[in-house]
This record gives sequence, C-alpha cells and structure tokens, in this order.
Amino acid sequence: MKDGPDISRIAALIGDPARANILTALMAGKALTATELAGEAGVTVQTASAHLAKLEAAEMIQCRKSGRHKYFTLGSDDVAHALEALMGLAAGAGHLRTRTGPRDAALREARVCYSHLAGEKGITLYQGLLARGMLHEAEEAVTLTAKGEVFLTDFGIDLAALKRSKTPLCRSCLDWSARQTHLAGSVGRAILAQMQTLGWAQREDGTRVVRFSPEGEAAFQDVFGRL
Amino acid sequence: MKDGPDISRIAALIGDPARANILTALMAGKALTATELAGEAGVTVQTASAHLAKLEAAEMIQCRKSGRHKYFTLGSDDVAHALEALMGLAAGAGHLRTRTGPRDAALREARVCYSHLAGEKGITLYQGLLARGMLHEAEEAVTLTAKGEVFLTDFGIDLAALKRSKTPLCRSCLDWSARQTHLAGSVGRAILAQMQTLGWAQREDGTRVVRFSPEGEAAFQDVFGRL
DNA sequence: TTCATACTTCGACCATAGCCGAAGCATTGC
DNA sequence: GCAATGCTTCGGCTATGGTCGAAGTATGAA
Repeated sequence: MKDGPDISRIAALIGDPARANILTALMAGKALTATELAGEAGVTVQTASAHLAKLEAAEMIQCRKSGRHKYFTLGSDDVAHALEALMGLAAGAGHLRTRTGPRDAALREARVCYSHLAGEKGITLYQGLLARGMLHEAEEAVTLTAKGEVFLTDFGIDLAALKRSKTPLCRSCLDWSARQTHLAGSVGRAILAQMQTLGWAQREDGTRVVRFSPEGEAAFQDVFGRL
Repeated sequence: MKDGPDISRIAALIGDPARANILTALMAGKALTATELAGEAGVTVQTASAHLAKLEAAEMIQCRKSGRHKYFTLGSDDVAHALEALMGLAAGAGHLRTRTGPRDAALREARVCYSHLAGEKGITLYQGLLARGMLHEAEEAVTLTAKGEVFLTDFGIDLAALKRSKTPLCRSCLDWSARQTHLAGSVGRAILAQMQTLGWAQREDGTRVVRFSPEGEAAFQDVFGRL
C-alpha cells in the first residue's frame, strides 16, 4: 500500500521547502528564470533545475524559453488557488511575501533587455503593434504582417538589411517585472535603436534604464500607444 | 536554508500517502477511530498513531476521546477547502472516494453503541433533551439539569440507583455514521433499557440494530423528538 | 480482579529523495 | 571562430522520516 490518491503526489511536491519557495515566488504572477528561482529557493541552480523539472512534469508550472533564459510561471489558476488555500491554513500569517518586481521604478518603466525595449513601455509597444494589425501572434511565434512591414519602413527601419541577418526578425520575450510579453528579435532591437536616433529616448549610463524625453514620450504614445 | 514558508510544512503533511489517505477518508465528514483510519491508510495502528499525532499537532484534525475509542474529524472547514483544492489539481479525477457511513440503512437509523442508543435516533434523542433544557452541554462535559432529573424519574428511571455507580451519569459520544454526538453514560444506557421495557423498541438478534414499533416510534417522537 | 480492546511510545531499520560538485549542451554576443 | 552565460545531467553523499515489532498505558466488560 505504497501509493495513495494523487492528492499526496501533488502535496508532496509542494511539501519540499525549496519547491514551496519557488511556487510562493511565482504566486506574485511574475515570470522568473531558473537562476532567479534558485535564489528564491536558497539552493544551487542544478538543484533548482531538478525541482523545476518535477513541477513542470506535474503541470504545476509552465515554462517558456526565451533566448538563453527559461521563464517559469504557475501552471494554472487552479494551482494558484490551491496554494492560496494552503497559505490560509498556514495561519502563521504574514508569510505572504508579496514580492514586487524590480525595486527600481525606472527599471519597471523602461529598460533594455538584450538591446530591445522592455518594461511597461515594451509591453505597450508590443500591444500597440498587435492592436494595429502589424504583428501577428500565432502559437509561440510572432510575425510581421505586410502592413507592419510598410509601417516599419516608414518609421525608418531598413527591413531588407535585417532580413539578411540570420537572427529572427521577431520574437516575443517574457517580461521580468510584469508577465506579459514584449517584442524581441532584430526588429525589436531596430525599433529601440531608431527611437534613440530620433531622440525619443536614451540609455542611462551604466544601467539598463531607458529614459524618454517629454517629446519622445508623447510621440511614443502617439505612434505605439494603446488605442 | 532548510526551512521555508509554513506552506511547505502543511503540504508535506498532506504529502505522505498514508496521511493523505487518512485526510481523504475524513473528507466525508464522518468521525473515524484511529484503528479505522489505520485501515484506510493501509498501515499498522502504531504508524497511524504517529501520523494522527502529527496531523493533530498541526491542527489539521481534531480528536475526541470517547471511551476507549478516539474519534477524529477534520480540523476545520479551511482544511477541507485546501484538500478540495488539491483534489482539483490531482486531475486524475474519480479519486474522490466519497465514503458513506455504515452500509446498512437500519444501522444508520438506530443501533446500540455500548448499550446506549446511537444513529439518527440517538442524535434526535440527544438534541431533544438539549432543546428541552434537560441536558446542559459545557466544554466537553454534559450534565443533567434539575428539570432533566425530574423528567427522567417520571420516565421510569431510578436515578438514585445510577448515582450509586461510579460510572458517569452522562457523557456525549460521537456518532459513527453522522458526526453529531449522542448521549452515552449510565443515563443513556438506562433510557434505552426503559424504551425496551416500555415496548417502544427491541434489539434485533445478533446485530446492533434497534427496531422501533410504530407505536414506539410515535411515542419517541412525542417525548424526545425535535420541537 | 482479570481479561480484552484501543491506543501510544520506544527503538531500530531502511528507502526515498534532496543536495551539491563537476561536466556537458545550448544560446548569445563579440 | 571564441568566450560568457544560462540551464541540464550525472554520480555520490547524507539525512530525513516512514515503517513495523515489541512493550507500555488506559478504558470498558465479565
């Protein structure tokens, strides 16, 4: 009589302190990388990797590769619900650890991520392009529409040159501070570069922060902002 | 970094197959004894005892001694809620094991339990006495009120004789099929005996079933039934 | 009182699984 | 191409904790 109802299998997964830390960190809704989660759990990356593999096999978390990072989020609302119920039981209270994203508000607002735009601005950009029918999102892949190609050329981007490179034009990239996606790939990089060229924004020395000028901010909202 | 948030402590408790079986069995709402739970869990009584002690220390179950038995129930609705959430995750479905009480409907209706009345009738009796102000319930202890003493004497019970014995007059006893309490102790025994003397009911040979006659049923409802 | 039943405690055994160091892929950036 | 970074796999160590036999305690019945 070694195997009980499945409930014990699930609970045992949550029962390990390292995994509980991982899940608790993910409760905030943010997507985190394996290395970050290892830090949260207080174990080495290889140990965390093993834990993450188990959690994923049980469909308690989802993962998404993005470049050389692997971002993890909770598997479903059911998982979050179960965790909340358990937290309710752990009446010790005050253990909720509502983690916020990056401490620095400027980083949350706009920053570079592999030389493309991330943060709130990055998400706005991505959603704006989608809403305007310039990007097409399909099953993990993002492509530029014909309308999008015209638009970007008008914006001052040499698409023909980008197409000659072997790096993909578009790629979605999961955000660190929020869990939405933003635009990566050579197009994402080119857009940020063009924004700097146009004087809309500039990188702050020594940091990943991107600062928009008042005029740049207005122009950005006009061209890419939410409809 | 060995200790995480309390959530892991709770989940680890549920994570053991034997304990998960115990909790699942208790989900049905019935109070079960340590030995019964050992059977459910598929382990020996001493192992079950250790598990039950841990679950009780974590306030996930409550226990109540009743004679030489120890009845266990879930600790709170929060516990049941958390278990349900976990069952939702264990999508394997069909694992709910909604246990019913004793198979025999007659046993659920009325039976003897250490020579006092148990089952639905026993619960009705207990509640009827409480509602009429003949019993006083206080903190695990049940006592007869002055009004109750008069009533029982009129019913034909020799309280003076019972008081000479060293066994307690009243005691509450947790039911097997429902989880409410019923009346045990020498008074509980005397009431059942008097019901049989009056011809209201009689025990069925070789079983624990108590059969009420139509007249006895009517009289019982009249004297002890819910108001 | 004596026996039977229900439960607990003790002690020892043993398997599971968490942990890390080291080495191996894979992807990006120069 | 090469170096750097992020993640995974492998192997072996260790400890936590579940398990049961045996003995001990408490309660009820004869």
